[in-house]
Amino acid sequence: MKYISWSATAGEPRVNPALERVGAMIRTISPNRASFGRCSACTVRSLSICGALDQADLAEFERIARQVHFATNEALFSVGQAANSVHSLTSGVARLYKLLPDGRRQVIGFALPGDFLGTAPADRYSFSADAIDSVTACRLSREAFTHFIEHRPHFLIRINEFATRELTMAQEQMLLLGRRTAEEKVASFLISWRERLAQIGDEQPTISLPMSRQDIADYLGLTIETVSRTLTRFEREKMLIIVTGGVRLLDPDRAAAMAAA
Amino acid sequence: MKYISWSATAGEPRVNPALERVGAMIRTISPNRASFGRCSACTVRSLSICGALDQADLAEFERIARQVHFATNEALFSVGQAANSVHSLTSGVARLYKLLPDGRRQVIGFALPGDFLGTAPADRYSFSADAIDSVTACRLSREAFTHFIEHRPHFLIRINEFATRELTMAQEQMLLLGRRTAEEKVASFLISWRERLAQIGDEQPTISLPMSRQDIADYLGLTIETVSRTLTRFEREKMLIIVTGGVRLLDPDRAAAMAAA
DNA sequence: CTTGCCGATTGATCCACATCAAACTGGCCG
DNA sequence: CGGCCAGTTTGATGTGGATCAATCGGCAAG
Repeated sequence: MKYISWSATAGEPRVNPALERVGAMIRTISPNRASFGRCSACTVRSLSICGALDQADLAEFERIARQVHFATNEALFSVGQAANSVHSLTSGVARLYKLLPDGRRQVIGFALPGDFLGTAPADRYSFSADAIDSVTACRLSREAFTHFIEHRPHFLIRINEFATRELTMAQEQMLLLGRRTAEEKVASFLISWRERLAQIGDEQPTISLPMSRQDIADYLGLTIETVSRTLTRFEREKMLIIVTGGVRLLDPDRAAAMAAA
Repeated sequence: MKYISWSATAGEPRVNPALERVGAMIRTISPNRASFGRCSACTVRSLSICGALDQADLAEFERIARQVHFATNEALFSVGQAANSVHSLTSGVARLYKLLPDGRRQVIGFALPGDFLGTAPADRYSFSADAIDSVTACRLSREAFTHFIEHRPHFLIRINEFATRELTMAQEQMLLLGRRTAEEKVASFLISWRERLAQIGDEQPTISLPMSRQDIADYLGLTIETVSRTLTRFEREKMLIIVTGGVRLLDPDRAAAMAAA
């Protein structure tokens, strides 16, 4: 059983992971906007790693950070590249994923505004990240970042909290991937996605789902057909309504019960 | 499809996760051994978080650490307990796992000497850990630990490296759980387990497997029967020989190829 | 040496989800 | 406004690994 999902998708480059994707870097739009007060005005600062910085630190952070933009499906970075940068998302949604040599894909997470992408151990990225919709991020060279944190214990503790939160989410996802049924997987995904959206202040009656069905399937270890069928069944059973770009939960309690069990 | 594996196993207490397992604490053997030079003589110090400590720091660490022992199947801590302690393993192997309400179990990792168990976000443990064989660990109160790290950036960086390594391993495991076949799962497990044993200096022709088939199954998102059948098939195909307490790899290249693909 | 016990193995059958294969839908461009 | 196209839904069928059910084997106690 091999659920190859990504290799067949049109437009996705089958790059050699060891190869630098310089093209993506060059295409990156980097406006020379006035940097004064950029971080002070940052809408996600309190959510992000920067929430631990005071005014002085923030000014220094601002000096070493650069704002970068990514269009839909553009890569922030790819597995195997030299891990020269760290990123802090400020808008949009990114998918983080790993591939097997034959093209099978596992989405290991979705990054939202405030999320930090820099917890990599080695000198090479161990996963790829690309923009699901239009994405903006603060990019720092790893070198500058490492130097920045070295004598700021409070910031280091903050980074550590973020890593810990990531790890806990990964452990929860292992439980989901290894032991939950398709129905439970989809329900869990909806509930936890809604929860994450709420945490960044996006609390709406309809849960917005900017990622494709294929992305969801690859996140849950399912096929696109199973995700689609499960959502359709949920709709038939009046648990939710499928709308363009998301779902509206009619019976959140039932969904939560499915997600828990 | 519900692969309940643990609830039926004899002897495993179906404790309320929210309930403190005071009994386990009391049963813990805590000899009043002379503490002089304990850390200096620690055989896994360079592998552990303590590898970042100089003599002075080590003396202070020793003051706040306490050595604890656990018998086979004894709990180091359980999900839902107040997360009052952190642990650094010094000998033995522990299984880390999460349960669903109906008893389905996911082993999220195996901890080896040198591994640090303290990367928890909240005030409660988000997973359980218990001894597979006889386990020894250094236990610190979370309070003392937090205070200890606060003004030691080098140590904090070390902790962060450990968390990052854990996270990377978790991401690799998500790929395995979501997208690999049973055969690939078992081969990957053998290869990566061998690698980890080698890293702690246990390099032997036979890979020692102190955990049960059930533990392996719950780690790989399979049933015990599938693990057993797959290993038997590997043996029939002369890739390995099953011996008591482990396996001997006859064709490591073939196993590695299976693990990679 | 015999018995009991517990984990591991082996065999037969089943089923949840994958795979294969159309149709459908909604946004976009000419 | 119509026709394309990428993503999604729906239907029919296949199968990898789960489930159910013995049996085996190593070891510890008697």
